[in-house]
Parts: sequence; structure tokens; C-alpha cells
Amino acid sequence: MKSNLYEKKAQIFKALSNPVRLEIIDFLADGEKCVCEIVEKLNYEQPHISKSLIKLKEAGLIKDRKEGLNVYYSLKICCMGEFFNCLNKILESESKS
Amino acid sequence: MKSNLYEKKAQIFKALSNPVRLEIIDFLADGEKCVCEIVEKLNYEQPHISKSLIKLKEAGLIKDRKEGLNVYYSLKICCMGEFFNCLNKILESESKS
DNA sequence: TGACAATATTCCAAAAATGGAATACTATAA
DNA sequence: TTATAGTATTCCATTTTTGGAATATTGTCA
Repeated sequence: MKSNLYEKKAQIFKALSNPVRLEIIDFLADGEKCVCEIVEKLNYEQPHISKSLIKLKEAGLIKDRKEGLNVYYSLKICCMGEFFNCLNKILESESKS
Repeated sequence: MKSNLYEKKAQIFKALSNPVRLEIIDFLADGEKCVCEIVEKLNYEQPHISKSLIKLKEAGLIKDRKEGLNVYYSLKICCMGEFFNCLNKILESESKS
């Protein structure tokens, strides 16, 4: 029961434990984007971006919306920003030591 | 430069992407603990706990302090709680849908 | 010094993640 | 209906992670 919760949280962190996926999250913080925009912005192969988006979606971090040929993705959580700021502090203090 | 930052953040998330390590973080939120206390509480093999602690330490999430035979570990970051609460909300909303 | 308790390290096989390449699917427009 | 643009899926080899088992290291005390 409780260990299952740790499993699920671990899944969320796993979805975030990849630089490409973090870059996508960062870009989506700017607002909803379609796959083609993300591909163009991040300069990775389209299948790679698609797989990354699906992983983030499965973790419950982003959601999608279809419109014609395009699929638009956007962030589903709001607490990312604060935690990312905190991580930045950690990384700063490490680079000093 | 910037991509390197994503790499480092991904490393932190990777350290958090494991249920045992999350359980350790949770236990340490209660205050500083020695390895033997963590082993007893979490009921895993001592080498496994040791390796988990080292991974968390390398990610900059916890710190250690030696005292005689014992090594005491404690959290190095304070922003974990808020983010964890946010994750709980995500997991709750998912379990409803 | 020798024995022991607490912790860390190494070794290893199985499982999972990674990312490239090719291909499939789907909605639209001609 | 066919061609095409946008997106998703599958396949695969390589790398990384995982966790158990054995062993090494380190500090303390008699």
C-alpha cells in the first residue's frame, strides 16, 4: 500500500530523470506546444521527442490535445517551478564547493 | 552549458527515481539517522542501503557525518516537502480518473 | 594486538532505459 | 481515393540500473 506509493513517485521521478525530457518540460513551461514545435526547438529526431512526450504523459506530468493533424502538449502540474528553483540552488552550491 | 545543467538536474531526479531511496528520504525527513537505524527501519540488506545512501549523497541530496563507528545521514535540502505534497496531489487525481 | 561492530565496496547476472532507424498510423486536402 | 504532413510505434543494439552475495575497510575496545 505505502510502498506502492513510493513506486509511483519513483515513476514520476524516473520520467524526469532525462535531460531531453527536462528540456521539453522547460519549453512547455512557456505554454502549450505541438509536437512539431518541440521537435524544431529541441533539434532531436521526431520519434525521440514523441517517445519522450509519451513517457511524460504516462507519468501524469503533461497532457495532450489533438487538433487536426497536430497534437498539442501542455504541463499538467504547477509545482514544478518551485522545485526546479530549489534544484538550481543545490547545483549552485555544489559548483562552489 | 545549458544542456549540461539539464544533465545535472536529470542526475538528481535519477537519484530520486527509486522507491527505496525515496523511502530513505522520507525517513530522513524525521531527522538525522545512522545507517544502522535506516537498515533496521527499512528492512533491506545493509549493502543495498549503503549504496542507496551514497547515490543520494552524490546527487547532493543528503550529507553524512561520522561519529565513531557510526555514520549519520541527514537531508541537505528543504524544498523536498512541498514538491512531494504536489506529487501526492498528482497521484490522488490519477487514482480518481 | 586481536576481535568485533558498523559501514562501504566489489562482483555479477538480470532487468530496464537509451536513442537511432525504419515503418505505421491518421487526418486533411486535392 | 490518393498523396502528404504530423505523429506514434516497433525493432534493435548498447548502455545503465538493480539488488543480492561475498568481501573489504575502519574505528573501538579489551
